[in-house]
Amino acid sequence: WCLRALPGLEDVADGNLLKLSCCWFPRDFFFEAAASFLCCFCSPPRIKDEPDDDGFYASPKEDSKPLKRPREDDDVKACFQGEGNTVPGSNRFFLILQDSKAKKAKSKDKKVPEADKRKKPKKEEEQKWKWWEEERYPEGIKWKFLEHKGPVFAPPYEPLPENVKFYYDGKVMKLSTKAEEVATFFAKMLDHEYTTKEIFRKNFFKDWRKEMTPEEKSTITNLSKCDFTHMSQYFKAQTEARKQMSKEEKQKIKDENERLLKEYGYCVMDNHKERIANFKIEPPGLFRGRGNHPKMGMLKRRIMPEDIIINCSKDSKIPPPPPGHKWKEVRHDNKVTWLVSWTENIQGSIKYIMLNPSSRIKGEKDWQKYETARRLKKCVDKIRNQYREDWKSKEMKVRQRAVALYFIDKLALRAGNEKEEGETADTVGCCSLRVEHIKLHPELDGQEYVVEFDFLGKDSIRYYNKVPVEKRVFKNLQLFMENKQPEDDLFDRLNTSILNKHLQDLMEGLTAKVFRTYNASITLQQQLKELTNPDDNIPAKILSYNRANRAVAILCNHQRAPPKTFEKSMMNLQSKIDAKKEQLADARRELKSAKADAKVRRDEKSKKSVESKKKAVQRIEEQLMKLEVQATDREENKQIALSTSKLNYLDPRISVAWCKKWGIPIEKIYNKTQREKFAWAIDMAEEDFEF
DNA sequence: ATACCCACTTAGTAACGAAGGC
DNA sequence: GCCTTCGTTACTAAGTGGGTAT
Repeated sequence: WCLRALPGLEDVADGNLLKLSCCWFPRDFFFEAAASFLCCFCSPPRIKDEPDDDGFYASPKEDSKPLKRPREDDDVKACFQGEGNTVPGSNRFFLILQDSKAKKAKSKDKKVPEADKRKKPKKEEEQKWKWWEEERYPEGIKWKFLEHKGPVFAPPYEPLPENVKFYYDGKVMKLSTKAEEVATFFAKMLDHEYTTKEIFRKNFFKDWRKEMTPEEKSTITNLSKCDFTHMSQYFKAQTEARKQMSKEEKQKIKDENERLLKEYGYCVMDNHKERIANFKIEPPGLFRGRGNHPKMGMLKRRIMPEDIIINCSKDSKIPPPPPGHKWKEVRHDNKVTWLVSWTENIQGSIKYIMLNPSSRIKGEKDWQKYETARRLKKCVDKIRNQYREDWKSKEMKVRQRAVALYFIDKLALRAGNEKEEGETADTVGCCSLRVEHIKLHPELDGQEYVVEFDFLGKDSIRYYNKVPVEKRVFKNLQLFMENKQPEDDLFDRLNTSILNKHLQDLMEGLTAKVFRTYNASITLQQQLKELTNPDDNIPAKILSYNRANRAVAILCNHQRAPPKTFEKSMMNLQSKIDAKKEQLADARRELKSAKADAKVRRDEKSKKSVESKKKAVQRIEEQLMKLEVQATDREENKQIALSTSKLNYLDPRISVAWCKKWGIPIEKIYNKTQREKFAWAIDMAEEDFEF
């Protein structure tokens, strides 16, 4: 697959090809460059596991080459300067070749000591591919080569054992396989509150009946007469049994999952092995949706190979459909990033299999997103002045646009696309706000011109906020609400498309959501500056970081349900703190007596004892502080989710720079997954990075 | 102008599993 | 060694926004 991925190599004569595992490589190419690009693969098992009998792998000459290809070479670097720098016609491969040739010339005679190259962790570190140091593709082209194994389908339905019964109207009833499968979906949810909801039950029953045989259909006419409890108990027992499994059995399952991941969890995109985010097809089940969803309880049907569109390179090994099946379509569209797609039956929307956030294709986009936000920083003052002017416009449309933009900017509201009624839960964003969602208070709690927002946003998360606004905004809102019903649109002359078209005129690439990114990132940067106390120790600094992060999460209204065990775990922590306090008091007492003792005795031994007691006190003090910090952090975090903003809104370079500046290990801020996603930022941001 | 389709990002929660306490 | 706790990962719903057809 590597060779096929390399444009411009078709003319290589057979005699110059080398076979590696199942692939052919041009001999020169391999020796000169293969090592340097293959080492970019996360795990090159074929190379390691199946050394070819050509003996190249063991060749001391090749072995002594540095695995990492140098990045500093000018010829390479020159091609990678700046954002959006694309060099049509050139390609990554040739850069790799050039690069490694240049390196070879320089280091031809240098032998790397045997011990060095076997250092495992270092090697793995070096294997990471730095895509951010390479040129970008021209706009629109997402890849040149793509090969993958296709999706993993949900396991087929396994009928219940004979002794697990379903009862209708008090009588045992044997269900057909299809009807039984859908019944099990319901049975598994029995403990959830929503199985009691009218809409859920109605939708479920309607869809379930579609799966029944005519006989079942005529018998089962009332959901309330259905008794799933036995089935439910059976599943609970199964869960319990799974928990009780022996180590070996659990290991077996783990191994199988790993095998699946290894085989289907990766693809090859342009010379690099990349992790796939979701290679498993969503299994059938009952749709829940969030909030008050009109379609809750509907049957999410099983996806078959015949539903699946495969996207890959023409010249790649096309994944075969499961035996006896066909794909819906195989296409070769390199203007999109997805590998597999299908249409889902609840909303009729398309679902995709795409790459992991650590992949080049996602990372580049992410990076670009923050660069756009940074461009906004440069012109945000101008834009703000502009919309303030527009509040006075004689055109209604312009005024509405300006007020909406003010909300988006000031409150970090989402754009608010219209949605089809009856298809989704009733939620709104800025442009789709209705009169009923705001209240105007000329005066409230000693403040003038307060707007009270109360509406359900994305995921039916409530947005509640009382905001003092400028008089002009207030007067405009009064105007917009005149002669309207509560259910009428607040901004009746505005939608996201109009707004975004306007934004596009103000700055290239500007859309409503850029404001969220910009305001989130700038808030983090400013809060970090404000909150970080240079004299604090590391845990205290991290608390400051979390507080800065929290300010952003609050701005973006990222909420979470308080963890079920919150109160309990808080109490546990408090008792730990109390215990630590006592311990500290004890240690202090001991120190005091040791001091007194030393004063009397004046010998080395007692002096030493004082020292060690002092240290002990210090240690305990530190531990106590750590616990207290933890408690504060947790309390303040009760209903706020930090992860969303961290993952999607905060330019990672701000955090990386902050870590570097204060000597905080990056691991304290980003876990492993996050470090993988933000590898580009961790690598490139210096202490002095300014958003 | 509007509806609709498509691709891609953003979102919260459930399930899982490692670490730490008893 | 078992149990609890808590962070991580998997999952998939629900947004945004661009493009195109009507």
